[in-house]
Amino acid sequence: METKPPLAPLSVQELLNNCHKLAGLSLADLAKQTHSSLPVSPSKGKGWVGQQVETFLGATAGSKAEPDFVNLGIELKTLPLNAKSRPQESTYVCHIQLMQLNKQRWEDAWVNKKLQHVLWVPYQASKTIPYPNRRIGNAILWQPSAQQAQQLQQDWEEIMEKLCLGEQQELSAHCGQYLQVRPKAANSKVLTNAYDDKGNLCQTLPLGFYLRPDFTRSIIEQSYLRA
DNA sequence: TTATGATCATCG
DNA sequence: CGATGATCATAA
Repeated sequence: METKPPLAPLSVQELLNNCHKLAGLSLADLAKQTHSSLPVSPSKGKGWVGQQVETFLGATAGSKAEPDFVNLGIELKTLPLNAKSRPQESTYVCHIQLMQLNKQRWEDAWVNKKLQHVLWVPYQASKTIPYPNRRIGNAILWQPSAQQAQQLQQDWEEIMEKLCLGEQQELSAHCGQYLQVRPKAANSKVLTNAYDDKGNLCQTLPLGFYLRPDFTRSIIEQSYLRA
């Protein structure tokens, strides 16, 4: 973690300047800028936009369990918007460590830390727009309001209670108003270690935290009011 | 294998 | 037509 990419922004201002260069680019433009090529098909390129934006902005590539801009403490998320400029999908936050979820407090929960400071990069994801023509929007540097933080913590407490009781089988995506739990795996047959309701070691489907579209929608609407 | 980046595909 | 559960790609 000692080595930083040469393009990594040294300040928030530099990061925002780079975001400004990004705004308005089509996905075809983005591919050219990052010297990559567009996915052969949208279904084969699910994480492509996020990856290319990371590259463009000089984020740390790869799957490290730390912020994308580690020196700035900022997490990067691209946000697909539909024709109504509303989030089209939920937003993945992080993997859930089922083996060590006891004794965790909200203050030092991984999901909380990730959401402390997020750079949202919205872009057009409506299927009515040809994939190469979809454009990147203006980035939003966001920190949760007291109310948002409280709502997230509430959901988290509810979810963690069930997880700690070994009730991950009963835990569906219906739980939580803004923060939810969903499968996070290559497919439904993938298994990872966990504890069952009796505290015995068992195997279960890996899970991750996601933000519901309603929550991210409030973030971009909040930014409209500021602008 | 586990983490990251997410969207797809189906169903109510 | 939105949400849930399933799935695709890549890095280390």
